[in-house]
Amino acid sequence: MTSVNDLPGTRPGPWSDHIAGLLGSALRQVREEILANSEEHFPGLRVSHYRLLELIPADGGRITDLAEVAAMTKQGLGQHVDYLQRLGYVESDRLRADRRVRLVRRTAKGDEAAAFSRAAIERVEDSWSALLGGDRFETLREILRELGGDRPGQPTR
Amino acid sequence: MTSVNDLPGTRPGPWSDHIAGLLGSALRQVREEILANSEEHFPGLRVSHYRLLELIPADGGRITDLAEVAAMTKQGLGQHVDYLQRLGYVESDRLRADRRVRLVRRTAKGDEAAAFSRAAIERVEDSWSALLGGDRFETLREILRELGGDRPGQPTR
DNA sequence: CACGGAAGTAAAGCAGCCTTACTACCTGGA
DNA sequence: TCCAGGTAGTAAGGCTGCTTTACTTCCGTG
Repeated sequence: MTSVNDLPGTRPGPWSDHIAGLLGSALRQVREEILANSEEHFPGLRVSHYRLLELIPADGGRITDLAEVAAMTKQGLGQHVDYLQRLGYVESDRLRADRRVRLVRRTAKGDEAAAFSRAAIERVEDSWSALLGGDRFETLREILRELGGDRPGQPTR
Repeated sequence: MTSVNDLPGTRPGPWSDHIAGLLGSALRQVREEILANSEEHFPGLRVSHYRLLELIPADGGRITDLAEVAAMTKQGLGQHVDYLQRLGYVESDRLRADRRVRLVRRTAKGDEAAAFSRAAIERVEDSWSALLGGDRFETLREILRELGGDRPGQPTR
C-alpha cells in the first residue's frame, strides 16, 4: 500500500497551533454537539438557526435589531426568519403601532429548540469543565469575555 | 424616530455569553485581521485559502493528506488547490513514482501569502497578549490545546 | 402633504463546502 | 501476465449561509 509517510511532505502533522486553529477546533466541537441528534428532534434546523432562535427575546424582536445583534444583514436574517416560520419555529406579525415593523416571536416549538441547543452547549461546557477542572474552565470563559471587546454588529445594511 | 428601546423585545442586549458565542467572537477578530489589507497584497485570497496555504508542507503535500488535515473532502480541497494554482500561489506535479498522486507545493508567492497570514495571526496574538498579560494569554492557549483533543479529520471521502 | 429616513423585501450572486459518480492508476495474488 | 480491488484525484451538481443592489411601504416632520 502506498501510504502516508513514504512520500515527501506526507506527514499529516498536528493541526495548527496558533489561536486561529485552536479556537476553530473548539468551536467545531460545540457545533457538532448541537447537530448531534438535532435532526431527529427538530428537523430542518441547522446551527445558524439555533443561534438565531436563541437571539430572539422572549417577547419578540424586530428583524433589524436581530440582524444587528447577529451581526448580519437584515436580508440575511429575514431569510432565516422566513425559513423558521415555514417550519413553525417562529411566528411574526406586523406591529399595529408601526406597520413597517415585523415582530418575530418563537413558537412553543421554537422555545423547545432553543432549549435544546442551550442544553447541548451546556453539555459541552460541562464536559470541558470536567476535563479542565472547574476553575480553569471559568478562567477560559473569563478570558474570552475580555477578548470579546468587539461586539458583533457591523452589517445590518 | 422610532428607535430601539421603545418597543417590546427591542434591546439588542449583549451577545451570547456561552462559550459558543465567545469563541465565535474571538475567531471573528482573527479572521478580520487576516482579511484587513489582504486584498491589496494578495488579491483573490480569502481566509480559507490562507489556511490551506499554511497547511502545505514546505516540500509539498498530496491532496488526500491535505484534505485530511484540513478536515474536508478531497474534492473540496481540490477546488481550492485549482483556484490557488490559477492565481499562482501553488503549483503541482504528478509524482513519477505514482502518477495518481499530485504533489502540491507553494510558489514563492504562496510562501509570502502564508507568511502574511501568519503575521496577521501573530498580531492578534500579540494584541491579546498585551490586553490580557502574557501569562494569561499563554493560559488561554494552553487550555485550548487541552480542549483540542479531537483532531479534525473526519471527511476525506 | 411631500420629503427623507427607517423597516423590510426581492432577486441575484458568491464562497465554501458536500454528495454522488466517475476515471486513472497501482498492487498483490492466481 | 493479467485482473480484482483499492487508492488518488476529478467532474458535476447541489446546498447553506450569507452578501450586494435595488426596490417598496410606511412613518414622522416641517
